[in-house]
Amino acid sequence: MPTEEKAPKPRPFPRDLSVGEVAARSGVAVSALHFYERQGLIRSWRSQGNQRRYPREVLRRVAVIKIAQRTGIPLASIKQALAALPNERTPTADDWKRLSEEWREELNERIRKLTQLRDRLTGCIGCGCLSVRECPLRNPYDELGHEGPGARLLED
Amino acid sequence: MPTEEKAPKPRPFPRDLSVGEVAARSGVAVSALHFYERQGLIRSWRSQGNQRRYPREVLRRVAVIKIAQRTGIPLASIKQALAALPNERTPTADDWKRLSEEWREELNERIRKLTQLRDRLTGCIGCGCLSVRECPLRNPYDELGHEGPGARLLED
DNA sequence: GATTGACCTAAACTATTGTTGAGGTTGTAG
DNA sequence: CTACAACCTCAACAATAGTTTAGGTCAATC
Repeated sequence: MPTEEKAPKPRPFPRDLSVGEVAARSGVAVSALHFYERQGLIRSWRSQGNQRRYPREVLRRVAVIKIAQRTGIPLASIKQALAALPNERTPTADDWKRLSEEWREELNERIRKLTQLRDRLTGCIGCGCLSVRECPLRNPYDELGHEGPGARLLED
Repeated sequence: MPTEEKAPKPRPFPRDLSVGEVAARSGVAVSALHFYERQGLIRSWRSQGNQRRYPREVLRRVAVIKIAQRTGIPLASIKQALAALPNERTPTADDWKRLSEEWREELNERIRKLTQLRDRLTGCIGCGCLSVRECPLRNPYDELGHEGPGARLLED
């Protein structure tokens, strides 16, 4: 869990955001924002004093990153997906929509696998069916003797 | 993905299993079995030559470990759950059943969260609703001015 | 003009889940 | 008896996703 960041004292007319402000508003630690930037998931420009400044859009971008992570997508893939966004203009609703459709598919796939696993778990581990013949959790290798391919547990 | 282990040449009357045999039959790399043992998830005794020997039960134990991992349970928790199994007798179907019921609940919970996430994703990221008022993905902090709790993205 | 909070960089550290390699031993086959 | 596959230990390395620390700067306030 990211450390709870304190909101820095608000600047008078913050059209751009400091890293602390982004942290406070996005619920993501400053260190994580630095990290995302090193990894190329977000970008900033610098103030005269070499401090990071972000456009407000970064909030949505960070929100999207967090959401994608929840679906189980690794940062590297999120980066790739974000890279498909238009480079020199603010992403539109349609841009985000395309992203979300991709990710929804991945989510569905994960949900499907987990559901299948749950059903097998219910039917299998706990069923007491120690019989090799009936339990998909049992290693087929045991049945097949000493040849055949390596065992696969619940592979799909 | 674990390296595909070659099945060692089968020993004549293997009532116990060598580490290579367990690897071949469980589909788990020898190095992973060593690792599980270091972490206390499985146990072995040693032959005269200091080689690991496993009871056949270890196959089910390893299978269960792999299954639990798929549900997203970390090894440390799996270890705890397995520790609840009876120490000095072979686990019965009922023992496994209790385990599987616990894990099924966790799976259900994960499925529930992912499903909710998917629905919000569909309705939200891609919806174009950049209006603060209507989009749960938007940071409430933006609405509330400069006080109130830290932002929470899709917290539940 | 000193203090304080927010910020900077770079490197080291954390946790998880193993894999890889070096250097040495065991056990089975020919 | 020799070779070779499988085994042993211990240590280092890997990927992922950050956090922590040290040492220093910047900016606003008293």
